[in-house]
Amino acid sequence: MHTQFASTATERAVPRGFFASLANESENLGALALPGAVSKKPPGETLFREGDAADGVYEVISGMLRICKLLPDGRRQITGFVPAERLIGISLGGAYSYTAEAITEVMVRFYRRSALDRLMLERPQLTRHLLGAAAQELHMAHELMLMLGCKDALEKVASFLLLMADQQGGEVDAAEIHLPMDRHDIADYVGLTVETVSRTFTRLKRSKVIALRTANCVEIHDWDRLDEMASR
Amino acid sequence: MHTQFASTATERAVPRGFFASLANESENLGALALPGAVSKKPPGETLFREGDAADGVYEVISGMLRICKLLPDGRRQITGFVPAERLIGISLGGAYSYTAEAITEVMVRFYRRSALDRLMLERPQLTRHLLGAAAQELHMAHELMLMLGCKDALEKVASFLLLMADQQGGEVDAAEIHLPMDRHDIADYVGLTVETVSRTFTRLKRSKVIALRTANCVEIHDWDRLDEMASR
DNA sequence: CGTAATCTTGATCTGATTCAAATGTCGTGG
DNA sequence: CCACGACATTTGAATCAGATCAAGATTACG
Repeated sequence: MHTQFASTATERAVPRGFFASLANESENLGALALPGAVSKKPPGETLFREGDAADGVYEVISGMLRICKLLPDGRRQITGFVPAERLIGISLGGAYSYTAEAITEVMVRFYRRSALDRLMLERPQLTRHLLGAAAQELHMAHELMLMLGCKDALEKVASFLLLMADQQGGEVDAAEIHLPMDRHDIADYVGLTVETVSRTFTRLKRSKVIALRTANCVEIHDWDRLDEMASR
Repeated sequence: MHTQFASTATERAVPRGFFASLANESENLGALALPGAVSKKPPGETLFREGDAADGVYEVISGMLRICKLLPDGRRQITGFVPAERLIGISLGGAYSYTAEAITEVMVRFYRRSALDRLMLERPQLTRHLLGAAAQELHMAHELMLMLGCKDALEKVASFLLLMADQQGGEVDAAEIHLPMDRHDIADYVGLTVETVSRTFTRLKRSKVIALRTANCVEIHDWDRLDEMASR
């Protein structure tokens, strides 16, 4: 009943060379070269909430997560979108400091805290790897802070699009970006309202810098101008 | 000529049990229980700039640093204020991703990257320690992103004051907070203009929640109300 | 198809910025 | 010791970017 077998999951996102030997609901070696339980989360599901006991680290295999912080009255800041191959939940300290939710259907591999703690002593390289992941997360956080604190609506949306572009367009500047998240998520990421995000998309369309195939599929026509607009 | 001997430095901030045996310009064991070169930086001096080769990690012994990100046109986001006992410059990746500058006169201990890399293999605990520092930094970054993206001017300034309070008031709620940074720094931290920050201080004064001894010394009179105002 | 979301557009309002000036603070030299 | 000047902070008035409120338009889905 609960365990469903993947067939749609593999099409969603582009996991790079990870799927070679995936036996879905069993144990497997991931980026950490460690055994970890693989599971599938439907869109909207919460992996963990801010404040929950931080009992492990997740690696995203496919799909995309959003990382959120909430104020008591419900206002939300999305502090990151997590694509395949990234780790989240590194916390050192008893509790997660943010919430993680699936945007698309997501495959994740879970590494138990207890196992990691034990293994970190034996394999220094593992700790190094985690430190690297944390440093990367920190770098992205700094970029986002710069955006939230300094940039105006146009700059924010342009920056967001460029981020999404190089997050998925490891290939060519294929010029066609898929946005798995809805406008509300985008708004809460860049610190604007849905309406302003929408208006800004329209502005970019009118100036021929982008085109919208659908609401979730952006064609970038003028990379240079988009780059200027982002003020990086 | 260049090497000055401390006498004013020790009064500045409150290093907790760190100064027991400090022979200023020589090598010493710090929080990492490692040898590292100690040096003194005058207010305003840059430790390193975003983009510089990241050749090591600094530990603040006394005083306070600011961490900045800049846009090409000069707009600035301060992503953190670094008090004594904290590490900065963990970067894994060849370059620092932010700039670090002294706000007050600062004593720092420097750990060379090469030395750390070597030692991390021998002493797993060291890597763990660095991971812990990174995790803490990340936690603070998340709080700041929430503030920048969601909060209004009053909430931002209230949050800022509470942060400063528990950053230094390890003791009692002594109610007297010293702000080593100027209004411009505060503004660039909370994502407002100097004028708005000043107006907000005035607002807090008028409502008797705080009082200003001087521009850099805040007395907190009503912790509960300040806490509500911060919307945490 | 029709109904409910999501997304877009429009009109108005408001909190924060901008520009400008006054006040306050501190160090320096007369 | 006090006057002066440089700089930081505060205050005021006008403006504006983005939020809010309110409909439409589009899309997804049963």
